[in-house]
Amino acid sequence: MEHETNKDRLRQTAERLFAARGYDAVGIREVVETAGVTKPTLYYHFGSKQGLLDAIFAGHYQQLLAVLGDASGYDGDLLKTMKQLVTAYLTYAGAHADTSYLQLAMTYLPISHGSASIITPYAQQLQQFFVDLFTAAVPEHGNLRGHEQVLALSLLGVLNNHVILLLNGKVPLTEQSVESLVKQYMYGIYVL
Amino acid sequence: MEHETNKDRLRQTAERLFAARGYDAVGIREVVETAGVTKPTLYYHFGSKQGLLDAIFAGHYQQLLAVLGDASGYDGDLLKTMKQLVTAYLTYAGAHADTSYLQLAMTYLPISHGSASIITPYAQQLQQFFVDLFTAAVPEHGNLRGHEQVLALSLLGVLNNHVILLLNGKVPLTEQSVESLVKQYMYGIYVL
DNA sequence: ACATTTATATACCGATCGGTATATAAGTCA
DNA sequence: TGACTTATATACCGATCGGTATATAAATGT
Repeated sequence: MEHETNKDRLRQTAERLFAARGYDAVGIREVVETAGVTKPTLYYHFGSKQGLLDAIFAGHYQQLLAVLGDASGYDGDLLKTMKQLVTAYLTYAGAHADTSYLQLAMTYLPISHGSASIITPYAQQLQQFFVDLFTAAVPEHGNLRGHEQVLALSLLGVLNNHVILLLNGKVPLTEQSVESLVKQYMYGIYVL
Repeated sequence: MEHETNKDRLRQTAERLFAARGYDAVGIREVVETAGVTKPTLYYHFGSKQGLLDAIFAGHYQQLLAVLGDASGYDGDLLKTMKQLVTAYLTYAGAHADTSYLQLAMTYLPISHGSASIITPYAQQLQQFFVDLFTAAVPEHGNLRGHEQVLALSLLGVLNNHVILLLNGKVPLTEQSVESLVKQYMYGIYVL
């Protein structure tokens, strides 16, 4: 197993503490003490507290966007591709609870909040997967034309809500629950 | 016009600052200076920084739950009542951006977060309006039986997503957009 | 008019914040 | 082996944190 560097351990420690208690509520002193190093080490690797958060999100989104890229091939079956994307998204969140909590925390901030701008480019790339999905589906589903952005935003909203319920242990992550979620989104509440 | 007390002005100032930058990132010094009083005044009225946040949420939810109470009478028409509740919820959020931002920020926190427990009782009362709606609809819509909790959570998730888009200026609040949102939730994406 | 209660201010507290100056250790390269 | 680069630690910085001790002002009640 690869030897864990101080840099890696600092980032993972910060992810855990920031997720559990919020970025502003956790001090640099607590992060370095928990990681077992000192402040100059953190500042050497990340430059600042803000730089540490930037690195956390860069890593999180790089992986998440790669996973969604793998799951996004559309072949004419909207339900199937949507299930693939949704499964990939929820599975990733379940396996990366700390950074997913942070992602949600940032997603539900006012635009004016200093930290919200950190994830704006990532959030746009994330949204684009779902926009592309609906855009690709327009030939078979003409009524979706012109609604791609709104649909992408609303589906992401549904997924993010599911993520917080999942991470807080209020719903399970099963093939069946994904199926229900996707079908309800596509066909409404009467398919239950 | 009623004379504004220092207590009122402190609470409103804190709502604005906490919403814009986050509870932990705003200090008591900034709140009292912006409000034009001194710390002992704040501590006299609210007891602590935490007590100030408690008072903010108590006020916010008291009004919100009252508004939802007024909008919740079910008369057999699920679409109609859902539209009433959704309109009340979104209209209230639009008119109370600051405390609604705070509500969202608290809603998307891990259960372990110290501040998340502040709104747990309120969140349960809020959810209950939607649980009651779906419960009341079961006689006409038998397939909803047994799904009331999950439906309530998912509808609230859809609404909260809409709230953040609304507050961040990404979608308008119109009768038509509410109609689309509710119909899509009930009947799926093909009603668009 | 005085006592009591409510509400406010000044000055201060110990603790912690994000970050840096300086020094040293460890690893790499020629 | 020495020079250079990378990575770490100790000690410290000015600023701010949440909160309080003490005093005074304003409002209310008798």
